[in-house]
Amino acid sequence: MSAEKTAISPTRAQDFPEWYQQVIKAADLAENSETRGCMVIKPWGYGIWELIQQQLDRRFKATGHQNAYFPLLIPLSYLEKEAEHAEGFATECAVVTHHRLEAHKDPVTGKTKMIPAGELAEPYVIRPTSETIIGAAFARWIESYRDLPLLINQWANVMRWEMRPRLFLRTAEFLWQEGHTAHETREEALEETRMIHVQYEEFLRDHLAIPVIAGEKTENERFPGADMTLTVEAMVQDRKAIQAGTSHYLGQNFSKAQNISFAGRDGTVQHAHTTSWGVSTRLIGTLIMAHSDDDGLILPPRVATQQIVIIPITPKEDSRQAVLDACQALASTLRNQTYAGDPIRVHVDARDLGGGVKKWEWIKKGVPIRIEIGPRDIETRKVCVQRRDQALAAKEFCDKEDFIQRASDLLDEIHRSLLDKAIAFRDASIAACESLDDFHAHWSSENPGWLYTPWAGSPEQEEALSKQHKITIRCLPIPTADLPGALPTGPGNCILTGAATEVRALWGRSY
RNA sequence: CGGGGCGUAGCGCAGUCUGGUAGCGCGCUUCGUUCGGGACGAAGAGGCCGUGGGUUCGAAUCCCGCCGCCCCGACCA
Repeated sequence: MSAEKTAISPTRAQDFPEWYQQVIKAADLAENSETRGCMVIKPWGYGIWELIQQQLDRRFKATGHQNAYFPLLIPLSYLEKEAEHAEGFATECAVVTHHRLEAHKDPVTGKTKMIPAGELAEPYVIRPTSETIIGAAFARWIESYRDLPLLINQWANVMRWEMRPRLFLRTAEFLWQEGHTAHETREEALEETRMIHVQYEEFLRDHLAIPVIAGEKTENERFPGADMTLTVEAMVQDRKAIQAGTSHYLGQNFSKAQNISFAGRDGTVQHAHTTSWGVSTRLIGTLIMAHSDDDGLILPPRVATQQIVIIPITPKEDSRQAVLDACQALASTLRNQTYAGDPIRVHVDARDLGGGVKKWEWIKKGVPIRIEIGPRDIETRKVCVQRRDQALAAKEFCDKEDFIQRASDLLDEIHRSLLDKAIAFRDASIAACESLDDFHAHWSSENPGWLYTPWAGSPEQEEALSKQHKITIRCLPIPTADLPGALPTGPGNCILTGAATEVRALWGRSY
């Protein structure tokens, strides 16, 4: 066995972007489709999304939200109502201009061509996000303060005509949830925005094993039309940042533009305060880049399509059926156990293939626990346990009954080990600096990580520095942000202007 | 939208300069030997060489148009 051989080539160190593509391919998560910029999400990848959906959805319901569904196509005029919002999305909107096709037969070649016909008087935009069309519904639905708060979420696809698509991280069409809420007061809406922000932070940490820095976006980086944008920023293994989830306080910008108004407690007509918030299939890209290694995907247990895969080892024909039966029996027993509130997901790989082939396939697919059972194990009442988060050669033969008892704890242990590893990596990759010279010097290295600095510059000054080093302010961490302990806190002097400031900014390169 | 590269079997590629009508590796199918492990042997299936036109006795190969994809940049709530 050659120690250097990795299942994925190139390795992370050799070519990180290509490694990422290869991990997706090897794990059979998704592929590029015939449609430009769009992906086909394959069962192993879609299973992850379904789990993310289920688990987030429970959190949304538990915090009082209801699901609904709004149209894919938005009348163009809706997008013209809020100027800043419209401009923010203008360059990436797909537009539907016709509603019929007519078949034309080429007299020479005999081939049939379908020609768009029936031009629409008013074009539709394929939703890049649904603030406008949901806002229009809210305007109809809300009459009195008694109708508030209105707490709606939709699971949907959206389309943004991106210049450079990348599987999961940035595709033209992607799946997401978008929450839209309307409130009586600014304070309530801000509270909602912050509450969801915390939900996202917890979800990333407790379900995806990804530590995030929670913070606020600067004016430059805000959602078009928002008064405040909160973000959770994740670091992946090339030390770049990924904006993993955002929640926006939209003030009265949309309610005034779309007339979402209500009769207040004092009898006056008032405009609602609205919010919107979302996470997308980008979370899958984030978790791939955060956890996987040179042998492929590593799935955090809670969102693993299968959590335990049992591989029957059948060296002799006469014991073959006994081994298969034992595997199925163990699977049934394990499925009656729960982990994190859900039945454990167990798969028996009974395909007629070599054991090694199967083993490598599940390694590349990132299954948290692999179990092997052979004739010898049946006699000794043991199972061979292998963990995806540990070295490939690491095996533990445990008593079968013990394993059944411990399975849930073991999954939890794997979650924690992934989280701890990600925290250690992130914390080691965030530096602090107080001077402009140090700031400039920081960005010369290949994978510079993030930089935490006192900041009091203007939006123009922020943009200039960002352009110079191809970085952005990822966020201004909020007081409760889970920052590495070693970082300085409290007042400092802005690295650019020298002005005394309480504000500290987190800078980094991003996806 | 600028700059570069590429479209040949499911995947990865050679063949293109120097036209003579398609090959390699992996994968797939069957059989056999193996197998607590990504094994090996034999046989086999699979391609109008992106597309439309042109040159030629003859085009994957030369010429022109079109389409698509990838990388770098610009852009990216």
